[in-house]
Amino acid sequence: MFPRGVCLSSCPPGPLLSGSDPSGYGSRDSNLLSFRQMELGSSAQCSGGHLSMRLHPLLDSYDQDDCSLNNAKRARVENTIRGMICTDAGAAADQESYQEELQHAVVHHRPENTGEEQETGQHLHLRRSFSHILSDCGREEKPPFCSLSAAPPAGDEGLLSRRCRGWRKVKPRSFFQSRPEGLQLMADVFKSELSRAVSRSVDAIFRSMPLLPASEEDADAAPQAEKKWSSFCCGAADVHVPDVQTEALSLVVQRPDLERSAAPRHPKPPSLLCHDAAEGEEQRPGRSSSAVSGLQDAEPRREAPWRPKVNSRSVRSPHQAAAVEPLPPESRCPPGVKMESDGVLRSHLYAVNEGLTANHLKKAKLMFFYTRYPSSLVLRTCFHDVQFSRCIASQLIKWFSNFREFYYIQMEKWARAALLDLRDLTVGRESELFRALNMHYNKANDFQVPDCFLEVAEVTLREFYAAISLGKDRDPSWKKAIYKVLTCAWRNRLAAEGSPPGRTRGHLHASSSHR
DNA sequence: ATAAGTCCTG
DNA sequence: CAGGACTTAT
Repeated sequence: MFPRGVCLSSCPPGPLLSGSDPSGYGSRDSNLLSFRQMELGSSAQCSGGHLSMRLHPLLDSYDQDDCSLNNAKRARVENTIRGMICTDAGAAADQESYQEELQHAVVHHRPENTGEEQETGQHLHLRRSFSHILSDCGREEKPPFCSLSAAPPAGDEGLLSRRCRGWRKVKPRSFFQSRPEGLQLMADVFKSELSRAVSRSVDAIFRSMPLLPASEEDADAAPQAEKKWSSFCCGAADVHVPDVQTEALSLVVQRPDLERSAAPRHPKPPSLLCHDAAEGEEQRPGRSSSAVSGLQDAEPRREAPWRPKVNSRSVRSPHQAAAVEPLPPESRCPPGVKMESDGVLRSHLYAVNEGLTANHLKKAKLMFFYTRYPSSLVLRTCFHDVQFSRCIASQLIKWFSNFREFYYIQMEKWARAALLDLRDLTVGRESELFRALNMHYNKANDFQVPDCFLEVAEVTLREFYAAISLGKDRDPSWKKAIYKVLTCAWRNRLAAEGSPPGRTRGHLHASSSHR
């Protein structure tokens, strides 16, 4: 989900593909999602995985020959669905779970011990019904989940496009109108899989988290543990991700419990792990912070508030409890959840953050390296450890708007500089432009800026340069054309592959916006 | 009406 | 980074 460094080394060769597509509503511009897709596409089997690939990587395994692969842990899933209280760890881990799942599926593709966990009737039913519906559709009429995630980064463009091309033309609405039962089923499957992913990830956190060395004799184990942790964060073990980035990625997702347990022993090495832990993890009086106590005791923490400016509007009163659902179907801005007992809420439902924090900001900035126009869906998905509301959504959108603003200002600035020195037209890691961008989005150098971002930056820069050198900047709205170029590139490429035009508000707006 | 975008300002 | 004005699209 979150870039997670997934393809940092295999970033789209086509710079334009890196996400400039404000198509909105989480469709093609969902680079973050598509990164997942890409991973999946590169590891899942082509046949039989169509739908699941789009739905959720985890669903891929449903189509695997060896069903028993996923039979395991179903019991936990059931429990999860019934009563799991989402914790920060769980929420964050949900993201990692995609990778972990995939890794399990690909690397450890063997029947798990299913003795303790029988596949429930419900799951069987779901799966069978689901498969039935799918096969009912025929190959040419699979539900277009492609639209949910059909933004294959260029690196994997061929693979995904081949998969999507055939059924991209079907509109979800029409599909489900003709098969209303499928919609409910879909929802069930989604819910089930999401819960399962969370469950699995929480398991992973408590079972397979690397234990950092407590003493010197354990020191040798440190690199291994770090690697394991990286692996956990990034999913596939063979993903080429710089460790630094991995750590950064692990930072931006909340891992309170791990931090809590690891910090005292190993204050620095996973340099980023404990970064904000201190400020956010004040021990509450009278409470134990046992990380091992498990999910039930996983004290749903409230992250240290970001500067007042950031969360002043998003911090709610204690009356506004966190929603239990990680992704509430609908959320309103100020009116919080009215509950009878605050005490009950406090003790059970602080599952998500009440407002955006410094870590979220950092995460957003990292996201910006991959997508300039994240849709609401992407934002909601990536920040589901926050109680999502209109306010939060607006704030996130505003953040990205600000990011873009700075980005384009820099582009214009350096494009003008390139008029004097053409060497400024390239964006490398040594270039001034890069330094400026990096300073803004990655001040602490927590991340290794992906190459694809550099490529996009260079394309943008050249667009600005071309426009300026042609004197187009005399037109007050001269930037619109550039925005259009950058935001349409990906769409055009998809369209060229036969994808029907999706929602275009964002891009049209970007291109037709005044000023 | 609402969402989402840019631009401007502080 | 946030707030506001404004526009556009749904």
